[in-house]
Amino acid sequence: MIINLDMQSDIPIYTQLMNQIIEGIAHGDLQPGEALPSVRGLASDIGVNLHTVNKAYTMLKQEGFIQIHRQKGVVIQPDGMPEITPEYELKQYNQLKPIIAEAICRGMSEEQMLDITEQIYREISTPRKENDQ
Amino acid sequence: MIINLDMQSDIPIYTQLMNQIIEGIAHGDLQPGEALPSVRGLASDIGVNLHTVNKAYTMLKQEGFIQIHRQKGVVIQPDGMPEITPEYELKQYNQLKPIIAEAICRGMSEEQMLDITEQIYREISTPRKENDQ
Amino acid sequence: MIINLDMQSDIPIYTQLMNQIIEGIAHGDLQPGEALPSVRGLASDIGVNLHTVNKAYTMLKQEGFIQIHRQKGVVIQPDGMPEITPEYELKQYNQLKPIIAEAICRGMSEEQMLDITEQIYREISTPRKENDQ
Amino acid sequence: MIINLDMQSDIPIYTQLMNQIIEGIAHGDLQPGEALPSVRGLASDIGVNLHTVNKAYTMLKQEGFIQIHRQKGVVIQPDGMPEITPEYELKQYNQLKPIIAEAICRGMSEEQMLDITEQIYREISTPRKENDQ
DNA sequence: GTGGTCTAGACCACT
DNA sequence: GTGGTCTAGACCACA
Repeated sequence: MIINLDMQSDIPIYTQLMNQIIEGIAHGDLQPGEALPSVRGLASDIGVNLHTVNKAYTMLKQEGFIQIHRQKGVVIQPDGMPEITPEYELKQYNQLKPIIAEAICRGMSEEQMLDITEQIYREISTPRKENDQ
Repeated sequence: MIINLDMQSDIPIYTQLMNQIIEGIAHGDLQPGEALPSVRGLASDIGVNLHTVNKAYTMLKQEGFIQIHRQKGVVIQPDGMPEITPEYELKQYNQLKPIIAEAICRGMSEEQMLDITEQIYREISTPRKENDQ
Repeated sequence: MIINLDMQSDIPIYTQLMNQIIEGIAHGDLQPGEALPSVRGLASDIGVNLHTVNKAYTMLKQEGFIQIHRQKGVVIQPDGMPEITPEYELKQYNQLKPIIAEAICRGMSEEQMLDITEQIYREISTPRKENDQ
Repeated sequence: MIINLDMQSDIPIYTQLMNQIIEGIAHGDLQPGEALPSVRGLASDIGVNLHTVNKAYTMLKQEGFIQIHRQKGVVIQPDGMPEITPEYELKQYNQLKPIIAEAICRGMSEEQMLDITEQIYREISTPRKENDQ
């Protein structure tokens, strides 16, 4: 699992970390039950502050994507990923709305918009071959 | 044009303002060439500081959605909206990726994802009825 | 003499007006002694406020490019253009410095910089009328 | 790097700041990757409000001359300065045109004009001596 | 009356 | 301690 951070981005590093881990899960790089690096290990690996990694892990735990055990460390949620709740649907709606609105302003057709969405969906969800790693 | 701000949101007010104006344009509430309220007028209307409105207007101007005339005020870009540039496509990709990744994690099917996108696209792009004005 | 104003520019309209008149003189469109439109006439021609034209004329007069007579109206300075004073040289230096500094930052060679300057000089100074200079 | 502001000038302080930083880069005083003072530090050093410095930094960032790292501070763009784009060329043309037009009006010869340009170019681009640091 | 600029001072998010 | 955001209030240039 390769973490790719942009220190110049206006997106907080802990958010970038969360996104990359979620993408790793979606893509199949990170399997349920699989162990994640320790806070200290990951922090030194990617060269960021302990607190930053900790914040990302804590928020992922709150949302149910990972479990944090005192002894065993951090693992991808083995007991099923978070569900599609009404709260989540609302959050997703509010995230998508401004993106789609800008696309419409710029003249993007519904077909183009759906194509891009489909393309990204497939790009993420295509699992790696098992011998990839 | 009704502006609806959430002062408790972690999204900056000026960003919410930008999004609402872009959505207004996409939806047809704000027509190219149409005048927007003055910085001070809008600020007092929605109960925020004039600098906050100013920042939103300035950024919208930089992105090409509006024009700011010397002393004449602010108008929706009459000379054509911003285009779909490679930079925009990249930005949009980076915005959509984490949203779709989370959706996949939560078990949303490609079909569901496309349905939601299509639904939002149509909701926004549906122009207001002509007798609305 | 065609006046071409950009109402969206961040350059004040009176400054644009001044620049265009100075360019007109440099180019030979406006000959020394030649009459300029009245404040009212020009203002209505180009669709700007009386005060704006007045300010441009007043500043051009202060710098010695035009004369304003109560009865005869406005004429291009017939008694010789302003000189190259030390004050002017300093002003010009301060105007050019940031432009050239940015050019250097962007990797423009000295030769390119001089080429552009020469090209603009010739473009402006090419007189329309044969008896010019 | 010495910042020299004219509080009486009609040029906005943030613009003067931008110009001085760009000149510092062009002159080699500020090397790519080099750190700039923090917003608050510079503001108190030069006796202006932090928002004024912030505006200058933000605009320099937008134009690509500097990078603003999350919490690490501000550095001169290490990944290559902005290019000479068509937009930049047009901007430069529009900046130079009125300056050269006035020079022509005042009787400055093409040779003089080019000499001054060359002189400023060399003055700025002359790198500081290597033992300066 | 419009936007542009500047100040002073505050709170927050991030690392 | 860093930049990001917001507020309150002021003065100026422009038209």
